[in-house]
Amino acid sequence: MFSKTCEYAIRAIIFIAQTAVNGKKVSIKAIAKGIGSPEHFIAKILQELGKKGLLQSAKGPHGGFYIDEETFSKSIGDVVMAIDGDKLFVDCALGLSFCSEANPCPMHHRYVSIKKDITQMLHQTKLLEFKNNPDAGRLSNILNTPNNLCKAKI
Amino acid sequence: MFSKTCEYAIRAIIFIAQTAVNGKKVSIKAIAKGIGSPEHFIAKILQELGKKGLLQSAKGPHGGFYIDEETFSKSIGDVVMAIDGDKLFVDCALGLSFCSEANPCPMHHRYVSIKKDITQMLHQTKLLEFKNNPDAGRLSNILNTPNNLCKAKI
DNA sequence: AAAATAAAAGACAAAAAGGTCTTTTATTTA
DNA sequence: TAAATAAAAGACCTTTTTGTCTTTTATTTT
Repeated sequence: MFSKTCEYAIRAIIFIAQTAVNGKKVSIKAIAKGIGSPEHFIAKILQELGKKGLLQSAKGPHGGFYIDEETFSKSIGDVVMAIDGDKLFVDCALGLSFCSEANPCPMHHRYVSIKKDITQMLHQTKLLEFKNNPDAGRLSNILNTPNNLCKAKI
Repeated sequence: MFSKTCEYAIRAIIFIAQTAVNGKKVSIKAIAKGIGSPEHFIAKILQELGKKGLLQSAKGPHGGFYIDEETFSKSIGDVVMAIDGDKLFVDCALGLSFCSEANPCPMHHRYVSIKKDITQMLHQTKLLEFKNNPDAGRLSNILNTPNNLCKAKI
């Protein structure tokens, strides 16, 4: 469905939305640990997301990544677009460039409705939902304790 | 959604279902042309599909690939399983190995219903449908003329 | 101003996916 | 039985994806 890079990107942005609250910022190290990703790899991905305006960052002590008020209106679909592009939303299931409603491939009609559902789901899911629901779902094998300190492994 | 290899596999098996009728067989060359794939690459894929029992083949003059009566009951989902494995049907959207109904990731509940729809669609689509409906949809830029000879490029 | 902190940038490496080419094996037809 | 045909097998190459490491830049705190 998504590339590995995109999976990490989505995990990271959800983690930041849930964690970097009340003016706090969250470091690459904390993100990598919090979502179970390679540290240097997620760093590069976060850089890209920053360039595309899907999150903000600050250097120096107490710096890190966060999401500003405006950016919370972005969706998971926007993250997917930024990393994997629009192929999930527009491409033919069989990879045929000419396939369209007017000139459909044998799978076209079956696939369009699924593609529509995926598109809707991803674009309806806004980052704000995760901020307002910080305990909805796990992102790694590291337990989130109530006071936001990551402590134990399962 | 699918790997390129899997896209070619699905295109090929649909092409064979539509083309290798009345005891006819269809050659690698004809398949590659008919679905717009690299000849040697699709050869390797067809070999794999043969081993997994998703099509039959015969060597020598007038040999080629075909689908026997029993195999027509297989589905596109079976082809996907044979090439890409079950990850599309069972994996977490965010690639989290521990994610489950009991221990869901933040996207889990949104994603399960889509995953169910994809699974259903792919497993409901049987190869027989394409045999009985040989003109439903295009597979390449090569026109299928009524008498089954591929002639012109668009 | 110096030291410490943390992201930005970019070079590099490993693994996987995608694709090509040649040789071998099996079958059929002349 | 020899020649022709076509798939099977496998070696090899290229590109993309994934991941690592080091250096640089910006910011803050002491």
